[in-house]
Amino acid sequence: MNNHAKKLATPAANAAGPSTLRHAMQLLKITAAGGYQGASIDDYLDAMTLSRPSIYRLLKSLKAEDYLRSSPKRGRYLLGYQLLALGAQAGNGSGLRDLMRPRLLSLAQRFGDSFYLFARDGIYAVCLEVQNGAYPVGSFVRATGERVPLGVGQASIALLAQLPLAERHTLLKHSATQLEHDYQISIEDVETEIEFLHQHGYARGVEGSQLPEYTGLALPILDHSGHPLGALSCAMLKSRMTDEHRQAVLAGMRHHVTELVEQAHSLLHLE
Amino acid sequence: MNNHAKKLATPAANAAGPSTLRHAMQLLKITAAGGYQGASIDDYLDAMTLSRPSIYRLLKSLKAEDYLRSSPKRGRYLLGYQLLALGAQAGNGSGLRDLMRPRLLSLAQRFGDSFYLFARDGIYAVCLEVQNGAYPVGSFVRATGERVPLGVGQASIALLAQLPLAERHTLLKHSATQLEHDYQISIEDVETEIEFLHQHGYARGVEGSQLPEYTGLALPILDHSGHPLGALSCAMLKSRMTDEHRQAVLAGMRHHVTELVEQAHSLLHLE
DNA sequence: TTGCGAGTCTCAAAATATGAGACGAAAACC
DNA sequence: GGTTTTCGTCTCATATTTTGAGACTCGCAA
Repeated sequence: MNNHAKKLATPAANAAGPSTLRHAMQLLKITAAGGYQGASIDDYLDAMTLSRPSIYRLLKSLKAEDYLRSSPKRGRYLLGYQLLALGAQAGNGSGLRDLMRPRLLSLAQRFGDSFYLFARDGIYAVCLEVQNGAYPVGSFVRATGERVPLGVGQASIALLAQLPLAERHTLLKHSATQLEHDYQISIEDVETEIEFLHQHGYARGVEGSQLPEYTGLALPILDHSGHPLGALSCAMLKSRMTDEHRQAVLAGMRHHVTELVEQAHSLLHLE
Repeated sequence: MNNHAKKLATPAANAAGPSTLRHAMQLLKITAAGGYQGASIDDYLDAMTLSRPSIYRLLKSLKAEDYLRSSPKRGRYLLGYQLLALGAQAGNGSGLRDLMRPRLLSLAQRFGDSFYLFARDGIYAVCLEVQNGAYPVGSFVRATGERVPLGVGQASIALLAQLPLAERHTLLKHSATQLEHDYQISIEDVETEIEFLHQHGYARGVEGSQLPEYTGLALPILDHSGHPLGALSCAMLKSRMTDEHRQAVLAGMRHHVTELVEQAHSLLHLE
């Protein structure tokens, strides 16, 4: 009630959080949006309503902390390597990535397909680790750190299937238009695949018009108490997916997931 | 002169940059230091001189931006996946990583050894990408985003060798004690290896007492105008490093570096 | 139930970022 | 080599902002 009056008193205090922080993060986002070209002062000035001196001040601070760095091109800024270091840590929540990395390598070497570790990140599935195999493959994500909306790809199915029903429905309804529009995926198909997973224990590559030549498999990863940790996923050319190959790959994936969960369990008991 | 007086007037204004930003980044660092366990309020309170409400305010903001997230453990905080996404971008400065990733995979598959892409980051060498091969290997870095002081490992040699003499000496003198103490590496040996690279065109694994069973090779990556972009490095068991194998691996690495540079060159011309 | 720790709220005080425009420096250009 | 454009910094007054102390609520656990 009274805070309503307060919000009106301060023009730019609608969103939560210290403005300096938000500005700094906006700088990072704009820089990231520039890809490997980075961003220029004008990019920043256009995208936000800060004065030039203020932007330079923030840029200097971010550079001092190695969150940004100057591009070889004069007047352009790139993301700094501190983000890379923190990002590497961030991908290892609960130690999952470290435990999974050698397993992905082993799977990729043995089968020649590409394997992925995913985790849920809000309404997204985030790729924590990739290991490509000898056979070429197309996928929605190619590298660590990329995100796709939950619902896209077989790993998403495995993650969604672990959510409480209500949450899942809310989430899917919320993403429906994006899924349809950007990926030509209908939430009915997603629900169908989730059903398939509940019956057969694994998720299949969905038939989207986006990557028609490829397909895949995915398994959810649950800890001992049933909490979802992530998903192990695999992508391959459709022509490689014989029944025999599917059974072999699934067995390999199941094996590694089982071992992983035991490993994680014993690790937690050490602490 | 007069700013001296100003600094004295404001107690905590010695360092550069908005304090809110520094505090937020300190939070991220402390969280990162907690590894996959993350950090608790007390960790933050102990490590910095902010009041509890202030810390909570910052935590909330960072969580809202997905730079932090709550751990499954109540009261603990982990790094958020936004950092992972930004980190993935950060590692792709100049597009180098995207260009190199498939090449690392190809090398690792062909030779079975482990291959690395490094870049310089101030006084550190930062690992932009790893591709492990079929043969097990030990290395100073195991994952993307990890950093070692310049001087450690063969990739460092390749990076150092591209620096102007004066800068190199300043830098090495500055890191000397750390290199000696943490890695048992003398800067004389480093200089010797740099000399070797200048004569033979590649860097060898240094004989440190840290990883006595492993050795490696590294090549600098220079663009068309001679500016250093990074280093391609390789690690393997000493027993695998026959003369023949070394020649083969070096040839493969040289091949990929040459192709990469041409690729990068033509890419830049498109823009 | 009780207890403890996590997280939030209020307020006034004060520190801190902000903008406008001038200034300095260093490429890039001719 | 001289000139111009662009990048980056500085100053200062203003006022928006964060800050700290402590009381308060909520939720988990014994």
